[in-house]
Amino acid sequence: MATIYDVAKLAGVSPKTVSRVVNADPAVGDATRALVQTAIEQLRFVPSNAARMMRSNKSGLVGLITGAITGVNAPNQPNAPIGLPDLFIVQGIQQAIAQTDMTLMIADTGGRADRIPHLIQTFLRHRVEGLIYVADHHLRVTLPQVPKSTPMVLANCFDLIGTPSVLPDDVRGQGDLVTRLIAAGHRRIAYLTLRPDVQATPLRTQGYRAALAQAGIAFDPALVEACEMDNAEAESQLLWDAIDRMMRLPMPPTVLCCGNDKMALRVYGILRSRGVKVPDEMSVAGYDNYRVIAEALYPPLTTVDLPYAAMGVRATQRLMALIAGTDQTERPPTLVAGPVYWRNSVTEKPASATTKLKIVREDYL
Amino acid sequence: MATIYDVAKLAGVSPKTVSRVVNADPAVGDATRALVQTAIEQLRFVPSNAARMMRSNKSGLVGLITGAITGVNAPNQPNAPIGLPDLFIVQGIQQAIAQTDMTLMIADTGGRADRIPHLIQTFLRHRVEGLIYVADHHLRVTLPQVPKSTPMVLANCFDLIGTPSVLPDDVRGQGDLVTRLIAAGHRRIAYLTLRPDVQATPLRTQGYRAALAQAGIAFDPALVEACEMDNAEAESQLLWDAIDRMMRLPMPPTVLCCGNDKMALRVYGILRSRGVKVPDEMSVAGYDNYRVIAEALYPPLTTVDLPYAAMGVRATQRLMALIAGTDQTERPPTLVAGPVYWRNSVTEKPASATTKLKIVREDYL
DNA sequence: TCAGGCTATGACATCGGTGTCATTACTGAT
DNA sequence: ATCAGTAATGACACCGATGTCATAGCCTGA
Repeated sequence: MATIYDVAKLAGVSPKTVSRVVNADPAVGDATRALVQTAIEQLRFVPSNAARMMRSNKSGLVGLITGAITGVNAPNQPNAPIGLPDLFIVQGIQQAIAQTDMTLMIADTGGRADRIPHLIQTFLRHRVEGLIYVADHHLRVTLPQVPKSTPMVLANCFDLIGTPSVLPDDVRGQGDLVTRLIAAGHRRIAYLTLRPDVQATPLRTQGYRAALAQAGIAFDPALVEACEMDNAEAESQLLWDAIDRMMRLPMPPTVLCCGNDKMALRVYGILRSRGVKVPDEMSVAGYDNYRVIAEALYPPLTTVDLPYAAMGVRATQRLMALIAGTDQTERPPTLVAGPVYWRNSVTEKPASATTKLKIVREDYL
Repeated sequence: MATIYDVAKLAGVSPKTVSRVVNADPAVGDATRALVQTAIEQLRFVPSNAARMMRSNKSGLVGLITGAITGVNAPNQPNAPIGLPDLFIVQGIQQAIAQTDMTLMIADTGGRADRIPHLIQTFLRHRVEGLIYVADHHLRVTLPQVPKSTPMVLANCFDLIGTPSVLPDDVRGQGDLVTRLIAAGHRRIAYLTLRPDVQATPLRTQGYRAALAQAGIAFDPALVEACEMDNAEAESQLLWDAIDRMMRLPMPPTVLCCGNDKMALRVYGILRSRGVKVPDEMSVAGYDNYRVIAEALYPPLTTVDLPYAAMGVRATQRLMALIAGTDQTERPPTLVAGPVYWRNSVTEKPASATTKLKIVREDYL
């Protein structure tokens, strides 16, 4: 491959002048510039980033560590989480990086966390100017330390040492949904949560309760149950049982909020097998806006968008600010909220709370 | 970041000796080695790849160009091809690269082919030792030329200038399936193909005909129709019509081979709506082994695996051979075949060809 | 006409490693 | 005791850009 010296010789100028042309330095005469351009094209000269980096100490590289690439297997595997959240985040990062003059290096963990130190090491050898770590769900992580000169941003996860992070706003997401449900007339709102030990569960429950409180509706513990299980059948059992119990309550719920869209899919099946019509006799809402499910279900599922791509973009922006030294974000994580997608799985005229109650009264007449 | 000189000074040796330790050169005394190791750890020294590359001219980088990352949106979009084929290929590449000491740089086209030259340029600046281009379906491409010193491999696509490529073995795939169908007793085998202008169609048709010929079964043009359409409804119409016509034949098919699993999914729906039982009254086979469909259908779908990950691995292996200068592969593309997945959508005792024919005869008695 | 200020260009050192070759200090054989 | 041979280490140049500073040529205004 031709070097800047080859070009200089061919054009009859000094290497420095070639460098100026390559870097669009205005202090070059038009004639000289044209001469050099010709030589560059003739020799198919491509400047070496390595050599450039030696002096400038700018690699123009951003390192991304993820399991997203390997993770695409997951949806096919029995009990893997549905969806490709981390891949959507990577997508957002990709787009945001494309707007800059940086190049993205992607390293996949292959699902093995023990390879992370090695990947970071490789990135450091390439003198990446920043690192992004992407997790496949809202998670606490512990990563090997990187030199403070190399800023790092965590996407969809956080650690306890204050590394800048970008997280889904679970509190607000569930809160917005419940607020919207209340606006639609629902008062008995059940919440079938994910496992209590995942980060999202307490946060969303907090949003759920806050929305109720805001509307002056009393919190009823009978309407909240954790229903997620690793085993698909066990989860269905659990759901069946929980729904059964809730529907026998003196004042049954008019809407079932589910921990995610996949759970909502199961709930549809359970309700159908019990002859309960969605949404007329029972409304259902999900979480994630996993479109393959949410849009394919009948009726289409009301759900909360988990703004993965936006998180990727925000993570990238924050990293760029850190690199530029202009990060004015405070210590706490950047929270990214997604909109509620209102579809037909929730009725705007919940019957039970009024009608059914009326019927019960009529029975007593 | 500490340099090799810092380490040398701290350890009281020459930079060259540090270099030897870092590169595991055996010609270093044990005491010296330990001394240097300590200094390295103390200073958290990480060698600069850029500097190393200046002398050795080995970047240790492989560039990958794909639309796979951005492409994950596709399945959600109205008429996009289902599945994430290119992502599975990237996965295979990822795994194969991890076995080497190379680092993978991934650049996503964002679906815009016009950005490819720029991406290649960026890779060349980083002096990648090889390039892989991944297409999302079996395709002919025209890429900007790269210097012959940088080998390139095409995965899932090919060009007309003989760039090494790795392709699915469509002839053999469809051939193996049909051979297996024949072994199961089927004689009237229909083939509902993809659009005639996609690369796979003529190749698979060739495999289909070869398998029939091998078994001494005459080719019946009435049993082959192209049924793929961009528009989902139009495709269903076309399928309905083609199936209707074939089932009215004097000797109707006992099995419908579909261009892909998604088409098979539609065919299931059509057969069900006509009251035809799968597989007892009509067997169905697909192509792709898109597991989300093939395993979720009832009955599970017999189909041909499209070995994306394997293609990625093979592409990587071939690239490595080219880089090492040990590529002994001939000019033609590397073909990768996937196995037939035999599931319950195909009966081993096709009724019609024998029974139904018998009934017809009885009618005449 | 000449100082002062530009503009265009080049000389040179430098970034952080490594290849090449030289040097030193042993070891063991003669 | 001498010398060849080997092991351990270092000196030095070099890879290909670019930052810094110098310089030559030219314009402008007093």
